[in-house]
Amino acid sequence: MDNLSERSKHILEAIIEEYIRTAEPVGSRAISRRHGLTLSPATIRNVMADLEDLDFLASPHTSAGRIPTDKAFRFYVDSLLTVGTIDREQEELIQRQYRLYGKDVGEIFKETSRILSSLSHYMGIVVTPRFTTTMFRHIEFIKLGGRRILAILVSKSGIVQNKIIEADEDLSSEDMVRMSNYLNNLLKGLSIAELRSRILREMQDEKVRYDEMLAKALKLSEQTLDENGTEVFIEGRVNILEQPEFADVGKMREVFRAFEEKGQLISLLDRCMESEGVHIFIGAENYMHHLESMSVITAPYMSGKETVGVLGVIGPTRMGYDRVIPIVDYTAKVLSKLLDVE
Amino acid sequence: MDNLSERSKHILEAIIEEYIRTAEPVGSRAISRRHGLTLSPATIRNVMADLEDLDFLASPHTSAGRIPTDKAFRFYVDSLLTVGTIDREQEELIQRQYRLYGKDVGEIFKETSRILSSLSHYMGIVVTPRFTTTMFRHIEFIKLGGRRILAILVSKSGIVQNKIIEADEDLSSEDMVRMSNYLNNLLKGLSIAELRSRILREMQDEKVRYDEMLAKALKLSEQTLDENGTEVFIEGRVNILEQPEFADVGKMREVFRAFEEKGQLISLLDRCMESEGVHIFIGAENYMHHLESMSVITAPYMSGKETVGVLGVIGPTRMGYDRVIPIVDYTAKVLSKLLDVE
DNA sequence: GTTAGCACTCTGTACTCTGGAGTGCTAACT
DNA sequence: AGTTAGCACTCCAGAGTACAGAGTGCTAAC
Repeated sequence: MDNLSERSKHILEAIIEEYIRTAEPVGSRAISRRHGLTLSPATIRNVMADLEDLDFLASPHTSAGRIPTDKAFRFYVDSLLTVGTIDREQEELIQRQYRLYGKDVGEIFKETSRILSSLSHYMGIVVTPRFTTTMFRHIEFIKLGGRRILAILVSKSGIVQNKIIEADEDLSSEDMVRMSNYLNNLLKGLSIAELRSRILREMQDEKVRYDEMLAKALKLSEQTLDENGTEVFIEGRVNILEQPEFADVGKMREVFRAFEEKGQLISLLDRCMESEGVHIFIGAENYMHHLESMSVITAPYMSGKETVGVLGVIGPTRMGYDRVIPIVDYTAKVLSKLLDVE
Repeated sequence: MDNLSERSKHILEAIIEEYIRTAEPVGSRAISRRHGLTLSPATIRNVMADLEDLDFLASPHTSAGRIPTDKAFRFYVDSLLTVGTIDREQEELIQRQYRLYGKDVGEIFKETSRILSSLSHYMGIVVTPRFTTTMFRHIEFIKLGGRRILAILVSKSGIVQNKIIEADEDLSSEDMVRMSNYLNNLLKGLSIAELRSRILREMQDEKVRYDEMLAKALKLSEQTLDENGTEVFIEGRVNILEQPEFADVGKMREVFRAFEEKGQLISLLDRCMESEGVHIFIGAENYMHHLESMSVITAPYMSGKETVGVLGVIGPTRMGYDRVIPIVDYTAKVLSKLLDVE
């Protein structure tokens, strides 16, 4: 696969970079003129013909220039690209953006998504932690009207989830407070998943049968934990409208449709959680047929020592990988630090 | 203004309805044929010419049909339109959609926005309550690392807000619990705004100087309340892509841009909070120049007896007012009921 | 192995032409 | 006086044609 001559690689790189710049089929003359290579257009044409045979280039029609294929981008990212480090300037921008912020902790994810989009000029995407994997810090029950109870669950990193549950019987506010205390002492420092199995175990325990209060508390907390979806934040949709490849409304619609089905998106991003570092999906590699002409760059982020979620950037295949990769990488690190429990 | 003959009104109505259906300039023949009026195209042309003089109609060019102006839509909405009641079917759909939902209470607003968008086929919009006007139910401080404290504020209707604050000194978890209890007893049943002024008053009180704990608690809660933005949820952007008037990407972009500036949008919707019932802004009436070709239908919603926020639908001026108005109206009522503290 | 030259191909744009839809006006009709 | 039929006129959208520009592939020369 890698048996390209040095010169071919150079030319391929030049074509890809030109295409990234212009979003238009690249002709042999443009390459011969603009890039340092002192070769005539004719020579370059020969090389281009070879590259086309190898499926690195495609021509929309006989007399247009050539367009790099997904395969070419993949090769570019794997072998040709030298990823820079992030700008000092951008680094500060990110820091400032986060600092400015001091309100609802849940907002942190939306903010992250916004940061990614505004720095990359594409779309920013953040998948929030599955609550089950996060560490548990605090639980609280608050009586609303009738039998409705508001359960509030706080993770170690300060993320708050809440949920309305229905109790089987009428409980007083005081009961509620006592139950909260009970549970907090019992369950401190477990992950939500552990918490859950612990609760189920306790419920079967002999002692609990006689401790009515604890039994009720456990029952409520079981309800609270029973299902906790992840959320996906996507910001910067406007940026995509800017891209010439989506000048046509039909394609636009395709892309927007793709985001309606968050399930697919989540499962794509889930795959990145397993290993560290930046992942790149080019074109059809993302297995979402609505997103065939787009690339996704992702990185997992952690809370403490555990990977809890994924963030990234979605843009056209023709995106500025060298520029975006460090942004995604750095943002993931900053977010991880924010979620760390010192 | 209203000195149109009955016949003119009928014709204007017919033109508007035809235009809503087709999104295309309406010709005299179409009206003469399709609508019950037994008049020849020529007669209708005469009337149309009059209506054009009165600024109710405009023609894009000599030999196209006519398009209703904003003024015409305003007249239509005020004088011609008979608003139906909501479908039994849709009513159930809304109920079901809300019931299905039992997770994070904050999600209720996003869900509402989604309901509005999917029923109207335009965009749904919800402005969340300014927290200051809502009734307060519960406050809770939780110690994170170091001096960082997570403050959780629960409103009467079960909406949870949280915020990280920084304490001046190191406080133990036990202190935190005691402080929470203190405050909850002291402040039960006040609105956030009242709460705030109460706290400030207490802080100046002699007694408090000696009660160190209470002083600290008040200080923390003051920090917690100091600023609380509203959020805007917009769902169903894809629906707008379906509309023929936005087939052109340039216009599309305009609209999407408008939503980036949430400030403008909020101030528009704020104006609706003052009075009850459905408000309608047609075209330029919304004072957002990016949104000139769009109409906004809004209704305030309440929590208990107090108006706390606004929801609505944004669509092209040419939208199905008769269909959308009851949807907005009914949804506001259902949401109010959900937020009511029984 | 590289390059100049040339014939060939394809697209995008400009231009023209034509049929259709719609108007405005006038004159005839009720 | 209000309504209508008829007709000339206008404008647009779409089809067809011509043409310049960009690019290729091939061949022959360097």
